[in-house]
Amino acid sequence: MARRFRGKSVHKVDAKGRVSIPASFRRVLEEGDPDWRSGENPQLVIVHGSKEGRCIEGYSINSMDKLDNLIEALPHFSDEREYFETILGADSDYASVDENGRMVLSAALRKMIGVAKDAVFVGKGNRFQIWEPSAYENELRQIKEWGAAQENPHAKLYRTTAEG
Amino acid sequence: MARRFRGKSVHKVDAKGRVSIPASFRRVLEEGDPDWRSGENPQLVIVHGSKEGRCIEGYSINSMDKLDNLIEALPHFSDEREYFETILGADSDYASVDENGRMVLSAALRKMIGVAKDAVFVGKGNRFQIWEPSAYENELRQIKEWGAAQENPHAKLYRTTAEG
DNA sequence: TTGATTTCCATAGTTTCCCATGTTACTCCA
DNA sequence: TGGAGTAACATGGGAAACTATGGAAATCAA
Repeated sequence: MARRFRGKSVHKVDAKGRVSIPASFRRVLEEGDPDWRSGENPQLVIVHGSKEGRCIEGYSINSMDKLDNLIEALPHFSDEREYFETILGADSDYASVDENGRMVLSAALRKMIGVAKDAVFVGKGNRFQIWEPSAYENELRQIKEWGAAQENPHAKLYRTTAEG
Repeated sequence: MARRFRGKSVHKVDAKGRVSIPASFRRVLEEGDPDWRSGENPQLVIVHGSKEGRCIEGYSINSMDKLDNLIEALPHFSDEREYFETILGADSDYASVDENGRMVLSAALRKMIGVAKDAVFVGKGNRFQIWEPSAYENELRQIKEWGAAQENPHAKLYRTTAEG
């Protein structure tokens, strides 16, 4: 059973851009890296093109592999495929967890998402996101407003549950 | 047929936030954790976004996995998916049952639901809830008032049963 | 060389693990 | 059937392990 990214926490970003990855996220990254061995440090993939560049997303190796396969199933040269290849291919990089459970956010990335002293890590199931705290508050408000505007946001999920 | 969370009981919360999980709930969690082996301790998922943050909900791994799979079947990057990923991803966490049948409620969680010395565990079928005792009394009263206001609160249940 | 990046060391604060104890529930048999 | 014996439960406390974070030393790149 694949463990997922869950929960939310705030971490300090130091002058070099180092920031602790939540311990529970590290467990997911370890489990999702086929090359990882106990005692070593897992790799991950970071994506900076989604959400209009307002946050950074982190995927485990396996989780990103699944997405890559989905993309490769799309028609060659389709707009849709081109889009995803850009977001998840061009606008991404490998990163690794260091000895102390941290990763480094380059100056460029920090500038892009507006991070200075603190960063919020948010679990999203198959991936996690890194936000500047107040930007995330904003994002959260919008997401909840979307939910409130729906006639019954849970209906679709429940309906499917009852059927399944 | 999967065993369900049933019943209600009050337990002490100590200074570290540790609280005993009702024994019967543990049986459900064990049965619902695919990685659980006899003699070991099951994992569970706790959700703290529902009921406007007035209580915490606990799900077995399998039970939450069903919900997660529904979410992952939604289109990537859709508003709908983003919404559910927030409710059930960002506002949740893994927890585990310890050697003595307890789980830990972090200081933040305790503060959110107002728990100090005692917590009530309430079975809700596919999940359970944790409340501050007097807050639960309040909730219970409101639920019963709703029932009393209905013309015939049981009608729908009977109708569905007859149909199914 | 010099600024940037990576590795190593240090530490305070949590969190987890292990042991202890009183209590309740259950079993079994004389 | 009425305990005695045993297992399971609820709860507490201390020790060990882990987390998050900062700084210094070493390495790298151009």
